[in-house]
Amino acid sequence: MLKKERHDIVMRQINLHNRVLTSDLVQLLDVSEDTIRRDLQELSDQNLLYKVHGGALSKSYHSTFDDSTVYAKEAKIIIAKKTIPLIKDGMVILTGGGTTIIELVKQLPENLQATFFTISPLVAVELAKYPKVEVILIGGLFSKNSQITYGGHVINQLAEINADLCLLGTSALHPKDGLTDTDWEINQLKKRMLSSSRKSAVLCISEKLNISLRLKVTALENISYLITELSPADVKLEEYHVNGLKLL
Amino acid sequence: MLKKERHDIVMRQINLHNRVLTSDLVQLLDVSEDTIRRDLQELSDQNLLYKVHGGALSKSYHSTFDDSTVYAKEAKIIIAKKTIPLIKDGMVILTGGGTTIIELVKQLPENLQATFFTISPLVAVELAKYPKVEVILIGGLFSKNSQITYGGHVINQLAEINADLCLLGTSALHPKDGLTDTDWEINQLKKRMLSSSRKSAVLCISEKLNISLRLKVTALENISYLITELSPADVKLEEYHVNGLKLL
DNA sequence: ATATTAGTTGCAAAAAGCCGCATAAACCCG
DNA sequence: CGGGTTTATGCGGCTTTTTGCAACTAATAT
Repeated sequence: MLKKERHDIVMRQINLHNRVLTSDLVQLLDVSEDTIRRDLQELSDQNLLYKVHGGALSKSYHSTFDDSTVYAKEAKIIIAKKTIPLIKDGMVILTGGGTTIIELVKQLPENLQATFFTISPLVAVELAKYPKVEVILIGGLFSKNSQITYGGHVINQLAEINADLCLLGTSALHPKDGLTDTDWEINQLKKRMLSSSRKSAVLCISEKLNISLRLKVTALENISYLITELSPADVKLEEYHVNGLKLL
Repeated sequence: MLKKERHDIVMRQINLHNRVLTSDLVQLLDVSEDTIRRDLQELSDQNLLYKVHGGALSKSYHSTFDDSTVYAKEAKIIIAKKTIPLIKDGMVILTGGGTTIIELVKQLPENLQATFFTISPLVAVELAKYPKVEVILIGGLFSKNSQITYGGHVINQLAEINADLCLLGTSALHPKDGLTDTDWEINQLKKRMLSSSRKSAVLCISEKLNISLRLKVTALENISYLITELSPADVKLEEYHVNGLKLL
């Protein structure tokens, strides 16, 4: 392995995850810690990354958005890791927005080969870091609150899509009322996304369970997978064991 | 074995694998290390590959991660400030992507009331911070390099838009050749953007002046405003005083 | 506060590279 | 054709780069 190649790989990791651990790189590149440290030192000298105890950070991750403030990040990472196995090479995937989905994207395998449709610009930017992933951003009116595109134009385009899997973050989930929301437009959007997709996965941190909002998107039965940070056997999930819904 | 033959073989290996090791080439070509080194040196002098300790890398593969810390930021802020007066309440504006445009967006007046169409997710996210601005993100294939949407779908949507002003960042500008570019798709895109808009402003840091790339987007005459960080009276801009083009 | 983990510095061995020189083949030209 | 010139290649010695190890220090965690 040439030194420059290692440097490139390190930079790729950094751009992908905004951070690298020395120990991870030792495994990944199969060289001694000293070599990794020297690599990081050199890249740092070239102002390409920010070296810290234990690894290094991206110099410019403020460009997209600051993820140190992501709420319940640990839980979201657990959810992301559980979701990965659902995603396989060759699939066509439709995603919504939100920090949970972004965490998921950051955990995707490096060489995933898939097509992603998304209504979230930030998700698109994250996805673009994967060389073999095709990203299609669905355009339309841009919502200032939820940072996704919405409105008739988006719905129309969604109608033309036939995805294998739809990944949704959640505002609220309830055993009886299913997936619910507060905003009429977003509600329409989610309905359309679900029907444009063969299967669907709802990513939901546990504190959003057992909440029900004004507008119903769909019943639990119409969701394929529910992914939380809890074990499927957890008592909090007891009421969610319904037909057709697989808990992860 | 002729030298030229060796060079060809080396280049084929490079294009195939993106890398070659000196030691591999010694075996493959059955010559001394010194000869291989001289070969690589010569090919490197001709800018055909990137020489490193231990071998060489493909020039295209060798990713240029550099200046993620926005390059020539000062100049870009000056340009942004000069551009602001062109933007008035009620206008419909079409923008491209790039760091110059993002700087511009950051300098917009807080209470601007306008409609923006953009092909850049990052610009959309920035624009969303202005409460009275309506943002429409034009969707389509997402380009990993330039971080904008492109392709037929984008062109089609642009065709339906009638904007007052089109704001473009620049890859290269030349007094004779006008606005030029290297990528065919991006080229088409810019052409379409210009014709979907009544007026157009090109934002261009001075070091990109007098450079001409392979593909022509449009002549200087078809641009309404050229905005650089220089004074309009600067000698470097002498050749840009043409009919219909206003320097700022 | 102490154990653990990460980092630093200096050193040595191996690998790669560089420089000058010698040789031989190819070329040039009257 | 023949002498001078250029070009291509390999060799030997010397330098630089890269890497891992060991001893020691600094930072972090329990």
